[in-house]
Parts: sequence; structure tokens; C-alpha cells
Amino acid sequence: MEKTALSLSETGRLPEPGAASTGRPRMVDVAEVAGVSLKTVSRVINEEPGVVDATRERVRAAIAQLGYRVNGPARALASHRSGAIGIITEATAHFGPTTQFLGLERAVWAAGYSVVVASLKTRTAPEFSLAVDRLLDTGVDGLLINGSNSRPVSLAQALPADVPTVSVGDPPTGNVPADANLLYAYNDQAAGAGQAVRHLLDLGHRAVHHLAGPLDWVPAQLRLAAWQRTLRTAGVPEPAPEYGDWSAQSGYEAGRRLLARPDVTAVFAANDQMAIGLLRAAAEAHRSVPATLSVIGFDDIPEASYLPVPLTTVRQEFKQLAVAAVGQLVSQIAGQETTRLISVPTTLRLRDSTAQPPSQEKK
Amino acid sequence: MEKTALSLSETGRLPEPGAASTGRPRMVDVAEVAGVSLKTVSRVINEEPGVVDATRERVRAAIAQLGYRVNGPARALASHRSGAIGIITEATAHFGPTTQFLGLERAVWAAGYSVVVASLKTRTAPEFSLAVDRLLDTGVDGLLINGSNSRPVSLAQALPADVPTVSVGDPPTGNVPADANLLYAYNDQAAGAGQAVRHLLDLGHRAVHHLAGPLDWVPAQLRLAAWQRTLRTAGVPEPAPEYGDWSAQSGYEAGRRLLARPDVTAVFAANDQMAIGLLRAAAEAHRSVPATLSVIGFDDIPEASYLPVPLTTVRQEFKQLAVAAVGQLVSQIAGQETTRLISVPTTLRLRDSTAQPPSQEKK
DNA sequence: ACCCCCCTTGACAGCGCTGTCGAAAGCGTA
DNA sequence: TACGCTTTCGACAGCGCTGTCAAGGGGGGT
Repeated sequence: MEKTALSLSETGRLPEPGAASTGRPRMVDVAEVAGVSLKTVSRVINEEPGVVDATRERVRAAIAQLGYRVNGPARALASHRSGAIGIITEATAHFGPTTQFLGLERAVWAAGYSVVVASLKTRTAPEFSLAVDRLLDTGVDGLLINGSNSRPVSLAQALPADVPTVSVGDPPTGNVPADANLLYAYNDQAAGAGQAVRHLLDLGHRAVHHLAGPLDWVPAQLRLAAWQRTLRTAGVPEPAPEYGDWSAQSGYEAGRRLLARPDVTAVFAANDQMAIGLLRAAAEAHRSVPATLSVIGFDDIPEASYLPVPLTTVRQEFKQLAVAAVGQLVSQIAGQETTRLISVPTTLRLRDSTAQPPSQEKK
Repeated sequence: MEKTALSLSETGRLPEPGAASTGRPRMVDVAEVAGVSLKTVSRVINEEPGVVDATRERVRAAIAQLGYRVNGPARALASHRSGAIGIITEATAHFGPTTQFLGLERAVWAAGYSVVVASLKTRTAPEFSLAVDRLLDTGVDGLLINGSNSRPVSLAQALPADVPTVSVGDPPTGNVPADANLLYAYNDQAAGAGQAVRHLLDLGHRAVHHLAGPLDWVPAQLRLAAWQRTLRTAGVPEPAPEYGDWSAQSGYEAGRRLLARPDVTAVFAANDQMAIGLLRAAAEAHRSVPATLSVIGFDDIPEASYLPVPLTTVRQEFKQLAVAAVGQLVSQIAGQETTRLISVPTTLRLRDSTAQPPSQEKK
């Protein structure tokens, strides 16, 4: 027994001095080539102070010579920081979520972290929890939730309290627990939707209809609520909304139902894709836009300007939002005080799909 | 949820006996609670054989009680496998790349790996190398390259030989080095484009024009080449193509140039977005589709059916492709033999944007 | 009844890095 | 010349897990 132990420690796969040709070079190999200690190499790599320039150069040369690269897991284990941030995102190719996701991804790398992604195919709580678990198992330092969350309450519940998290895209809804680890960054949906509706009212429309998104998406709820609020404030009756699922197809179908109603002259669609579907339904119904029907969308997708009728829409600044959110998260990870809520303004892009209603004199 | 809350409040999550009651529970804490060795806990967690059911249950209970979760970096360090796969992707919200990316992401998780992402804003070699470096520094076990690569040669050059890699989306071009670590999975672009062009020829069009994508994207090259080949085979003259950048806007502009030419009756656009722009240009030029102009796209984006004229297009099966690619990569990581090239077929989706040319009798 | 072998479990040495702390060297001042 | 201070560097002990190998215990074959 002791014999075995002894012989083991004796053989102990010690690399012969000067020759470490096996496998990937390690930090100790670099140290040997540079003629310095392991720790000094570590200092150079992490750009810590207290290393004289000549030594630093020697180490850098050794690194280049061996083609050394750090072992992420080893570093994470020793330093208790993985340097990774997890992003939970919707598994949809929709313009909004995708653009926002890419913005976040780039902002995270720019902040010096790597990005681990888990996508959600359904909007169910179990799948959300599963995604969180997966990300936490990889050891992420923080979490970004991209896009809307259908479960404003369970969101906070499903998140462990000890991982800094920023929910990006939606403002908190309902009674938000004052849990300091859950922050929010979002586009000002309500203001944007309000602007859109007011624009239509200002043009002289007696009624503004709404083609809403699926109500398990917070942005859909917010845009709907802002539409209602704006109408109420203006003292205008509030017609029943039609609902879609963000897709052009659903916009087309909802559009057909909408256009079958009397007196529909202006429609605020909750996103551009549905507005596209609506435009198709209008064409089929021989309603010319904007002469007899005004349409306004939300997002400002790149195609918006190049539709048969260039689409008036509400633009969201995803890049700006992403940078703000990542800044917030990184501060939080560093243990600094941060703003709990960040709101990024939206802007109304006027194009050709909105005009005065056909019969002005009726007033 | 209530269960969790209850058990949490009951146990108070403080393992007393051990000294290290601070912070996250470790495997040794679980071992202590379960009354087994560290190694046995490891066995249970990794579902290794050789643990009797009773013991297994005891360990599982201890894990649940403590709320233990594995430390990814520690496991990666000890096992020499990070369990992560890196995906390099284009930083665009375009339908094709995004859909393909999401397919890959889900397929990777399904295969039991986590996903680290690096996006590319530009198509330059330095940025590509940077992305590879970042991913390798995090310790990924394999690499997926999502979408096209502009640099068929430098792609292989920029990749280290010791990391299994699958290029997803494009077939290899030019002389591919027989480097066993670089595999390919792709949609059969050439066949799809060929089908599209042949469809237009079969309808009786005397010429088929092409609205090509940017030539630094391999799919753009392939679709262009297939268009040329099909025309040549049919003995039809090959007009100069117009070029766009995949966007609706560029499609609109190229469409205007195209429609200014005489005798343009059929256009094969390299993607659906550009086809949308082209449709807009046609509307402005008072060319009705498909009566006086046939248009065909590529991708089959969800909106394609709901455009003013439902778009005939070539559908790509991204999900199927993703699953195949990940299977290929995982086998490669496991050191098994794999197919070096996987091709997934595309299909022509006939809708309303293609018809016979206006003047048939000219034939 | 005995032996052998397999099945289950545990002890222990790292994986490659960082954090702590102390040693050595350099430098100004008395 | 000697002293104390700062700057630069190295020794060493883990971080939390897995892989290897050995130990113990029970069942089947003879």
C-alpha cells in the first residue's frame, strides 16, 4: 500500500524539465520558458501591476512562442468568477427579440464577459426554470432576460436570489418585490404606443382600432393599455381590440375581421409584422392605404420603408437599451450601486401609411 | 414552488456539522448529509452505474435538501471537458441566419451541451479570429460556424486544428484542405436555386433575371452560380445580375434598376427580403405581379404568404440542418467517425407571384 | 464449506489557475 | 554604513470536482 503510494508519487507524471511537449501548454510551461514563477505569468496575463516591463515582455514572448491560452475553467474555479453572463431569450426570429438579443450579446462581450445562451421555445414557467438551471450550472456570474416574460410574478420567483439579473425589454409589472438582485431595463413602450395613437387622433380619426399582440407578452399588454389610456384621455370610445400572435399571418386574419367592421379608418398594430398582414387584408378588401385606412406599426423593422405603402411606425432603440442593461448588470456583479429601472425612449417614425380620415366633414 | 418554499424555510439551509456552512453547498457537503463519500455523490450526479438504488436515493434527497448544484468550472477542470459548444454567428436579424442559429442553439442543448455565442458584426478575418479566440478561451469543446463565411480559405486557416468544428450553412468552396477537424452541413442552395429558375423557364419566360445577394456571402455566390448554370443548360441568354445586400431596401433599389431594363418578365431574387423590395419597386412602376412580372424569392420567411402578392419561394429546412450539424459535431468530439459533408434538400413553394409571361405568342 | 469474483463504495491525487503572504531586491535617508 | 520603506517576485495552499485504484462484502460455483 505504502509502496504503491510512494511509487505513484515518485512517477507522478512530472514533465521533464524543459520539455512540456504534451498537450496544451499550461501556465507553468510559460513560466519555465520565461524563467519566472507561475504567479508572475498570472500577473502578466491578468494585467496586474507590480511586474517590471522587462519581465512582462519576457513573459509575453514566452506566451507567444508556446501559443499559450488561459484555461477558462481553471481560472473560474480559482477566482470564483466565471466571466460568463447568461442570456435567456425567446426562440423566435422576430425582429424585436433578435435585434435586442444581438445588442445584448455584443454589449456583454464588450464588457469583457462571455455569453452563454438558453432559448425558450414555449412561454411556460417550467421551461423558464429549466433554462435558468442550465445557465446556473454552467456557472454564469449574472443573467440577462431578453424580451418579455409572460410571468411577471413567477419571474422573480424562478430566479435565485443570489444571482444578479436584469430583465431587458419590459418594465416591471404589478407589485414588484424589492429584491435588489432583479433589475429592469426597457424601452418606453407605453410612451411610444401613446404617441402612435395620439398621432392618429390628431389626424382627425374619430376612432382608433387596435390590432394587439398576444397578451401573454408584456409588450402586448403595455401597448394595449397605452392605447386604451390614450383613447380614454381623449374622450374617444374604445372599440374591442383584435388579437394576433405577432406574425404577418395573424395580422392578416385579424385584419380581415377588423375590416369587416363598419367605420374602421385607423388601426394601430402592435408590431410591424402584423401591420404587414393587415396591409394585405386591406388590399384584398380594396381599402387603399392611407386614403381610406391609416395603419401604424411598432418596431421599425428594416422592411418598413419598403412595403407597398411605407409604414409609419414606432421605433425602438435596441442597441442603446442593450448597452444600458449590460452596464447595469456589470455594476451589479461588481457589487456597486445601480439604477434599478432604466427606461429608453421610443420615437415615432412618420411615413406614408397614415393620413386624415376619408370623411372629414362628418365632424 | 410551495414545496420548495416550505422545505427551505424548514431546513434553513445551513449544514451544521461541516465547517464550511458559508456560501454555496459543495459536493462534500452533500456527501456528509447523505453519509456517503464524495465520489459516490459524483457518481449519482453523473448517472454513473455502480450505485445501489437506496444510496442513490439518499444522495438525491441530500442534494434536494441542500439545493446543491454542480460547479461547472470545477467539473470542467477535472474532466477536461467543458461541456460547452461555441457558436459563431452573423450579427444580423436576417431571417435565415437567425432561424438557423436558434435551431443550432436548441439542438446543442438537446445534445447535453451548453452554448457560448460570439457574433460577428463585420465579415473581416481579424474579427473572425477574435471570435474564435474568445470562444477557445472559455474552453469550448467544439465550434459551430453559423451562416456563411466570406473567406473559404482563411476559415480553415483561422481555426485551430485541434478543435472539432462544423461549418453550418455553406458547402465547402474551392479546394478544401482534407483537415479532418472541419466538417460541413448545409442546405442544398444550388438545387433550390436551380429549381426556382427552371420553374420560371418552364412557365415560358424567355429570360430570367437575377437579383443577387452580396458576393462576399457564399449563399449569394451559390445562388448566382446555380442561376447561371441553369440558364446555360437551357440555352437561354444570361443577363447581367443586379446586386443587393439582402435588405428590402437594397431589393427595392436593385428592383428599380432592373425594371428600367426592357423585357424583364421574371426575376429570381436571392432572398425573400429583397423580393419584398422588388415587389415595392414593381408596384411603383405599375407592373402588376404576376400578370406582367414574375418574382421568386429564397428562404420562405413567415411573411411570404401574406405579402400583397403571396410570394413563390425556395424553402430551407433550418431545423433539420441544425440537428444534423450538431449530431455531426458531437460525434466528432466523441472521437467517432462522421460524415464530412451533410446536405439537406430545399423545396420550391409555389404561391402567387409567378405566372406565364404576358406575351406568349412571341415564342 | 470455501474460494473467487463481481458489485459497490471510498481514499486520494491531481486538473490549471488565483490569492495570500512572505522574501528578496532596490532606493532614499540618516 | 546602516536602516526602513517600497517595489518586484515566488512559494504554497487551495478552488470543487473527476479518474484511478484499492478495499470491503456478498453471492454463486465447486
